[in-house]
Amino acid sequence: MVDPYSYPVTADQTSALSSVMQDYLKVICNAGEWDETAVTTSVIAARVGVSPSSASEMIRKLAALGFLQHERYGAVELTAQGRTIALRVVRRHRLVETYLVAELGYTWDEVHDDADILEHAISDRMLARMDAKLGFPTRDPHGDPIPSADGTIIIPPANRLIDLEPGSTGSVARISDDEPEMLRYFQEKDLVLDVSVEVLARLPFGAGTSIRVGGSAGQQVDLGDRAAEAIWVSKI
Amino acid sequence: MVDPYSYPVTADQTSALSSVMQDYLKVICNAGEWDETAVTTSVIAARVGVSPSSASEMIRKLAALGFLQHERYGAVELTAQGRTIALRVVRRHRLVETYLVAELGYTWDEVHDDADILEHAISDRMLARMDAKLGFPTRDPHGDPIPSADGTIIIPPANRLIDLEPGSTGSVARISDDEPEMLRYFQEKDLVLDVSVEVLARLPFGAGTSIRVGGSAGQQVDLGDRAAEAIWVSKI
DNA sequence: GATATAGTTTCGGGTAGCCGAACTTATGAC
DNA sequence: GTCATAAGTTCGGCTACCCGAAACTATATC
Repeated sequence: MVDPYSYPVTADQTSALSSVMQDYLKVICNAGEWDETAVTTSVIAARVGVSPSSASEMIRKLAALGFLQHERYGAVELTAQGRTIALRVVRRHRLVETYLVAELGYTWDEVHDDADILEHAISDRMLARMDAKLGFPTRDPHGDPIPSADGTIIIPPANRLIDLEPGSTGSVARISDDEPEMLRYFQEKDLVLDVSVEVLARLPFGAGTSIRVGGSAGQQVDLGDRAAEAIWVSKI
Repeated sequence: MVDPYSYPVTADQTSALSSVMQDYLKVICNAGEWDETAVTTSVIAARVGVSPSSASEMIRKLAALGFLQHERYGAVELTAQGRTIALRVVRRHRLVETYLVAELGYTWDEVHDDADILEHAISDRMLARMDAKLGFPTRDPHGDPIPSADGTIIIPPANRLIDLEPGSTGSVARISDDEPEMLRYFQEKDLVLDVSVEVLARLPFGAGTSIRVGGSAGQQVDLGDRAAEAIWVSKI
């Protein structure tokens, strides 16, 4: 039986990938960006918002096209080619988010869904104009680095707050944008990008982590584990 | 044989129309906006960019859903319901065009294609923010009126330049955005929105129309018929 | 080493939208 | 009135993407 997707990939096809395919690549890229857990079919399915069977099918396509490496029943990894495409989409997404906040008064918890759609709808011209208007930003409102137009990306060294020992200090480098509600909570507690934090204690019985937000006169905040997983603190 | 599209239309469905369907409605609305030529299947097909058979199929669907009136082999007209949807899309399109010109430095010949895609990709929130940032404009860069949020639209009274008698004067109220190249030509000749024009003469042997652009000291421009069809002059 | 189970893949089937070919209809020329 | 032709419609078939059910595999547990 001949696999219908076994034809070779040309440069033309890379730019003609459907937006659905681009979405899969973006998700795979994001899933592996800040930690090293294996990217599996079910993880991808959940993040893209489709059934596992749909994800499996698309993974096979993308692997046959040379964008993914994937042995059956195993984890998925981007090839160099796949990463190139993925970073293009990520760039679009993060520039759009930044633009919406800076130019259209969005709050950081509002941008994600709109950006997910816009990233596929804006032209290269529009992207370039937005980039210039923003002064060529290097990170988005959540601290995620914006890949440059040539596809390089620098991920600032940072640790999840939940992994830090009491006594550690640093500044907030990134806050996961997965849950808008959590972002609103953080905002309330002044937990925003670049604010300095100190881990005071790990609370007993899995009650979370106690931190101080802001300088030495800052307020104390107790974070549940889910929250402490969503915040990255820069290594000093 | 039961027509699969004969089910009734609910308010929910009106907001859940596919973007392709919305595009058809927009095209039908635009085709009938400034003149009264009958809107036929082939006209729609050409403007949407699909084959006549595809257009015919979609027209049948939209008619069955109650958005169009259409007797077989005849012209197409929007129902009130169809017009409501169409004007929503037109509003999006024209606001986007206006935004791209005002905020992202687009020229008026660049905006059309980008707006065609963006009109389906922006959220209501984004539309509202753009509208506010622009100060609630009432017409787009080509002079086309922007329908209000509640769906009212006022088409300023105007005549095609080609229909005016020599000696007539007025100001440019609208310039068709169908052909970007023509727009660039007009720009060169200072033929922009609101500039005053006077029809000097109809040139012999179908050579077009001679006009003066700008006040009494303005420059003389000879326009071919296609160009003189693309310009609307306000009735004074 | 056997086995239960969670995760993955395959399979059959569904929808939206598109096309070209073939067919049908309206209309204008005579 | 007849008839050629242009325009519109129907039909079968295509692709991309999706799903649930069923089959399969890796692995953790015993």
